[in-house]
Amino acid sequence: MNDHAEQSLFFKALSDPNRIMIVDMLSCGELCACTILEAFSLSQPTLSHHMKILCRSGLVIPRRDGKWTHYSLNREKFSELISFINYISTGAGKECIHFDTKCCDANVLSQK
Amino acid sequence: MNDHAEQSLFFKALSDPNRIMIVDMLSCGELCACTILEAFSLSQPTLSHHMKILCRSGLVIPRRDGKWTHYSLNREKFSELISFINYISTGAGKECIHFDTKCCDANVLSQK
DNA sequence: GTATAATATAGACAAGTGCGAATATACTCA
DNA sequence: TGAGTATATTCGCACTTGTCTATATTATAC
Repeated sequence: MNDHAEQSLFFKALSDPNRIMIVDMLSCGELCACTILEAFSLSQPTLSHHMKILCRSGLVIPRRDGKWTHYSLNREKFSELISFINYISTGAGKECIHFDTKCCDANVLSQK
Repeated sequence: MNDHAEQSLFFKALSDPNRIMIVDMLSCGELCACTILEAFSLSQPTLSHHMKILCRSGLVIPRRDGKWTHYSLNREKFSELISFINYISTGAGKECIHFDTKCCDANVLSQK
């Protein structure tokens, strides 16, 4: 996969302030859905929806326990995410092909 | 600001595969819009739209130079982003208040 | 089994997003 | 000034997203 579709799921998952807060809560340890729900003024189905998106991205892992569902962070995925951000935001280890500069850069140079 | 609205802009900006690719390209250095455009099969207005979202988040900085616009990464913001992800995904330095566990955790414990 | 509790799914709706075509703006050069 | 070039904005469209209400599923307890 080269179009970063998988990684974009990480970012999509964290692109909502409520979901950021949920991750923040989970960083202290595993929590069950009802505990998370209490901290927000969201309906239960809406929270369930948010949890599904977080789980789909792989950043959060669900654990069924009787009639309860407990959620926890997938630390590995967060490491992956940070590595990925480092990769795309620094030239480190890249070929850094000189993109064709015919349109403008060449002109800029020729002006000097 | 406590609702992470600002940080969610970082994630929104990177939640599109095309924008991830653009950041990847910019990691090798400043590029002008026309050079980026050549690398994608997008219309010029659509690219302009993506660049606006990237700039709005603060991750990318535009620089006008005559009729050209050059874009570069804002390394500081990427550091901020990584720090933020570390913050929300680890308990480090947090109070880690024990959330009210009345609904389920208490039951789980009482079952043991 | 039936009632209750925790969570998930379905459906609807407003708001937001990605996209291109058309147009506008801003700059350069003759 | 006027033509040409680089980029931005506007607008319309299909699709996605965040939210709710209503309902279904799954597990527990009597």
